Amino acid sequence: MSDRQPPSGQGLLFLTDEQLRKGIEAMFFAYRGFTADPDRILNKYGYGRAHHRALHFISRAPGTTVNNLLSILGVTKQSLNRVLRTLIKDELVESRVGTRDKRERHLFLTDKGAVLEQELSNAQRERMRQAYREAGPEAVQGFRTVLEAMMDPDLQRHFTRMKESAND
Amino acid sequence: MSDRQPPSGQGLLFLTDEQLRKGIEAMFFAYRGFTADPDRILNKYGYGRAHHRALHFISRAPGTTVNNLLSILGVTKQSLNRVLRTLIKDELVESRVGTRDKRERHLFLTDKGAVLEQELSNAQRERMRQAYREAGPEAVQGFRTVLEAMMDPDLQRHFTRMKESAND
DNA sequence: GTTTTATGTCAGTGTTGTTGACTTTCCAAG
DNA sequence: CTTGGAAAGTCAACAACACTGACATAAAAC
Repeated sequence: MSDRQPPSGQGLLFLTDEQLRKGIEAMFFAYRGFTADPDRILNKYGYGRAHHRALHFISRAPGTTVNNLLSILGVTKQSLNRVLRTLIKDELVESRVGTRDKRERHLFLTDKGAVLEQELSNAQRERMRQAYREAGPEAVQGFRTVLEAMMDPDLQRHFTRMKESAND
Repeated sequence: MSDRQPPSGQGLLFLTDEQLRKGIEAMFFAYRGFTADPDRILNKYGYGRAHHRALHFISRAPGTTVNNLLSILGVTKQSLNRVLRTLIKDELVESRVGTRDKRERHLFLTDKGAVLEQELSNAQRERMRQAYREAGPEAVQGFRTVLEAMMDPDLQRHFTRMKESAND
């Protein structure tokens, strides 16, 4: 959009390959920490990360369709279906035929599903809260800004849409 | 951007579950973007993310031992060995018997390995550079701070050690 | 000389992703 | 009303990458 001449003064960014590499490694190690707690919990119940992701986004947008979920998660329907099947079988997720369009399935968490989602969510939020606390408010703002800029444009669209739907 | 809970005073953080959830989702989507470019390149050559990680850390610390690499990557030796075997067979990595301790193997990139590492590294750095540019210098600082706080303590140790080894 | 460490290997298993082919259901346009 | 195509689900096969467990070898450490 705006030109590449960085805003004058302190806006000038001198980015050495070394600094960028630090960012890359920080991202790698942080993501490991980020998923560590939920992974432990999931393991307890015999589920994996894919189940967590499904639970998360169904919890976030109850009644979402399978197709919508597919585009958010960015996997094939076969891959998602395998996960959904077990979640439905285990009565964590309910699949309701659409009223307007009966081909669509709307997905909801059952009470049991909501309990697990909460357990996972609490653990991950606690980690995030701790990190935010250590880093301070300005750092949090910067964190979010950089992450958003790192997303693929269409994923950013998903993210932004959800951001609007629940006032930030 | 509109802060719902104005941070009263200065260091006090009011963190709603919603704000934390945004952070969690941002992390999820950003990581996808973060790995997208290298994944495409790796796919071209028939390698995967595990190969990328090995190449990265061998490039970062030439002569590192297998055991050291294991503790950085946090996988089993069987898992790492499968990756290293193909990299050595394809002459991207060289394994030299240790001089001081002949049980150890020291790992180095060959010229060919360095070329691929560069290709991967350049793509990922370009993404990171772009994100940093869009976000601005203060955001970059915050980004790094939060990520560091999110790591597991022992991973943070690895990260910090590497940070020192090449002055940040 | 026994034990421990570092590395490598074989075999089996599980999760999560992929393609490709096929069916059923159902909306909507001709 | 027929038909084209979208949405959803299923089956089969396969690959990447993680895991466990067992075992082998060489060399350092005690």
